[in-house]
Amino acid sequence: MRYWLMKSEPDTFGIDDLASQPDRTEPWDGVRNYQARNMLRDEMRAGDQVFFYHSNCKVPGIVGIAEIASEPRPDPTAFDPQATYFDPKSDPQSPRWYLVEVRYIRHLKRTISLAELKAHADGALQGMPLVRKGNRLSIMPVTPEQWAFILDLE
DNA sequence: GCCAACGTTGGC
DNA sequence: GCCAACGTTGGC
Repeated sequence: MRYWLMKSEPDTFGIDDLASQPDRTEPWDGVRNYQARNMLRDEMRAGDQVFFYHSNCKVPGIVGIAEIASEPRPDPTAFDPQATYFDPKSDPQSPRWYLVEVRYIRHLKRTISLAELKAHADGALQGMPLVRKGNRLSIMPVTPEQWAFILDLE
């Protein structure tokens, strides 16, 4: 079982939105970055644990915990000309983009802000892409040690 | 709203 | 294959 961090903009789809879905589960479509795609497609498996991160908002940070609720499968929005994330170059015979389903588990008792996490950038969270300058990965791996450390901050 | 950092595209 | 131009991300 692996650990991940996944970003979402609360104005678009925040953790409260996830918690209010049927079965508290949502297909994580729209990933259009190859690095994120590769991790999602090749390494994510049902049962993996996820830090749910709010980006592009007043207090960016980790706000909750979710889990991967399906195996990876082709992202159908890439084939839909009406969809925001339509990609004419994604061929259904050889899909370019994938998704997994994500299920809400719980909110953290408090938001663990990016600022707080960055305070450990040279310590326990050294090497974590999130705390590195200019990071834009929307999906990133979290080591078991980092996972435990961050949960201890809660 | 600004802008640094980064990924992608396309001309050559 | 290089790299300038462009678009996007996302913190501040």
